[in-house]
Amino acid sequence: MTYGVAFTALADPTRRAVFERLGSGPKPVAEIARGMAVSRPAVSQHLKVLKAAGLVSDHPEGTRRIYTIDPQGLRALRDWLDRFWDEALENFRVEAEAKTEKDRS
Amino acid sequence: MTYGVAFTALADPTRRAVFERLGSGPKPVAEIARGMAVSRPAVSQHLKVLKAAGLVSDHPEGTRRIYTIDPQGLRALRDWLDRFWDEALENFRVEAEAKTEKDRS
DNA sequence: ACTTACAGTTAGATATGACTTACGGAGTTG
DNA sequence: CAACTCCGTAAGTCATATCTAACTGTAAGT
Repeated sequence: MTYGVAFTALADPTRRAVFERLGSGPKPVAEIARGMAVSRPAVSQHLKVLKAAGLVSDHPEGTRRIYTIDPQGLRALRDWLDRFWDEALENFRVEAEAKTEKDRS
Repeated sequence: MTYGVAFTALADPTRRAVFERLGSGPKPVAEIARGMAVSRPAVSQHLKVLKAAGLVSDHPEGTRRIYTIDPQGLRALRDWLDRFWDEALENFRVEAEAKTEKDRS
């Protein structure tokens, strides 16, 4: 059930952009917001959502807060995904077979 | 970039419920909507979004349309996820190391 | 042909969510 | 302690998405 917040969090393009910026390593808020289309407070709000989803974690460092990608949220997504992956392939295979069978008749 | 629509599609709880109902195999719309909190037209709208995201595919069967999970959309999500997975673990490891290092001092 | 079953579409109301501006708090430096 | 930096929060506005209700279209049965 916890994968729900993760999907919701990563649905917004701006929020995905925030998350993806952490792909190159931990960063303070100001550096994340640098050059983005939205204001810094907006980035803070997005980080709050990402944190609630377990996608990022933070720790203070002087007057700044350093944000890092958290495996926890990604793990939830990955587990959910795996539940459907094999099944999706199986469905696809059966579908394709039924189609070629039909073409033959 | 195509993983964006997939995330957006799976963000809505109702839409995820629709998608997950296809986990037990292909189904017509009426059967998907059976016992759900929303109306059948709502389910149709959700299926439309899921189809646009490449998460489901459909084919007519008499007066009914059978929907099936499509691996395509899941593939996009999986690829995106893998780009961050290893990195997240590495960041987490470094973070944990820095923490224990700090505790020792 | 008429009726019934099943599903997609449209229009409109409502709700949810993202953004900016302004402010407050916590830490650091002089 | 005063000024400065960095960041989170609150209030308010605006846009977008979801829902229901009514309608249309299509296929099958009588």
